[in-house]
Amino acid sequence: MSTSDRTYHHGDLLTALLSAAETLLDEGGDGALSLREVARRAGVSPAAAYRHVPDKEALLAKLAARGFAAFGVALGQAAAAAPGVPLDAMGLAYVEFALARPARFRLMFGAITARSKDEALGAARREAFAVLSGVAGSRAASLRAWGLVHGLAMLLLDGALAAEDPMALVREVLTRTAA
Amino acid sequence: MSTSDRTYHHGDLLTALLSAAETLLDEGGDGALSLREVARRAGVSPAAAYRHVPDKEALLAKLAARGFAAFGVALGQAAAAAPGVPLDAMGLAYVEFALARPARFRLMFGAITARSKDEALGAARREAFAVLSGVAGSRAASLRAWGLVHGLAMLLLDGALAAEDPMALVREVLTRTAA
DNA sequence: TGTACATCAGTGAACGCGCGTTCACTGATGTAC
DNA sequence: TGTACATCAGTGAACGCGCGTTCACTGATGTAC
Repeated sequence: MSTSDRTYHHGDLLTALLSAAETLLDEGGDGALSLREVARRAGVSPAAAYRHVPDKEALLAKLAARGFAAFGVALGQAAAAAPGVPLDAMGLAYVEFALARPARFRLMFGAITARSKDEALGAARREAFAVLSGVAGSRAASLRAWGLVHGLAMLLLDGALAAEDPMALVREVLTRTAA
Repeated sequence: MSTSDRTYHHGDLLTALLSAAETLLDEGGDGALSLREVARRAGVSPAAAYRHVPDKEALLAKLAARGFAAFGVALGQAAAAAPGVPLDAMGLAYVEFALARPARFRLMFGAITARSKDEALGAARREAFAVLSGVAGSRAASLRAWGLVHGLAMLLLDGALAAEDPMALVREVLTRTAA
């Protein structure tokens, strides 16, 4: 291990912190993510993070922005792969994303995101939603689709709706819904 | 102030704690509810709570059970008041409850509830859901209604779906949905 | 090519905080005689 | 009716914890000459 292993060269501790945070989230962070744990995971002292981000909320906002970027891509891909029924395909992808990355999904739709002034986050969020509403007909239709799919995702995530095979349940509910 | 003001007679500190907690939640508890704050609010030392409840999670479970009881009543009343379109009426009541008591609603559908072994909570929860699914036709139809309404509630609660008049938006989305 | 120097990313110790929970205690209540 | 006593709900001080954040510092990097 050379000395350079401890620093991130010209490169970005920020990126490393965000990756560490995502790993932590995806490992099933039961509670809230802590700055200290993220730093620990990135192999760096807690104070190091403050070179790259003014406070914890800003880090979470960047994390949410990354989440929405990935989310938008996933939705777009799903729609492209099923040209006949893009709405249903995106609905499935929506819930799939939520179930595969619960903590990330929760963060994306949580209070920090709503509160944040981070412009990149706002843009990523709008873009993901644009992908979503692009395939629905009216505003009401797109809200109906969004609401349904978000609700199913949340109920499954929170354990309020128990299902042996959650995605099968979602498929059953969604395919009867076609616009 | 007599001495008896400081105790709850034969009566229940538990009830007082739960009421205090509900007030706290409804005041817009941004973060998580703390046992200490609940006790403070009830005018009692933090340790007093442990005479009535084994730990904080148990208190939250009791709180969630109360929430589901009130929720079930609200849904039932809404359905009874609009015999022609019970599903739509209950949907409106569902979102209305969520928006009126965000923190309570979140607690009810949160991790503690899912994890809890509290039998009263389980029963209250099942009962509320029974009211809900009683008016829908098939299982798929009831899941569709539940998912939609829960999703709209969550999106509005989390600020992901911004609306000047949230209930008007919900009404618009729901009334086109009739079974 | 070699040396002096400024920059600045990361360190590690410390801060104050509020939390959940435990513990030995106290003092009012209600019962037994 | 009056006294002795057991019960037990609530006290207040203390515990250890991990947190977000600050601060004076260090030491490697890259530039100017």
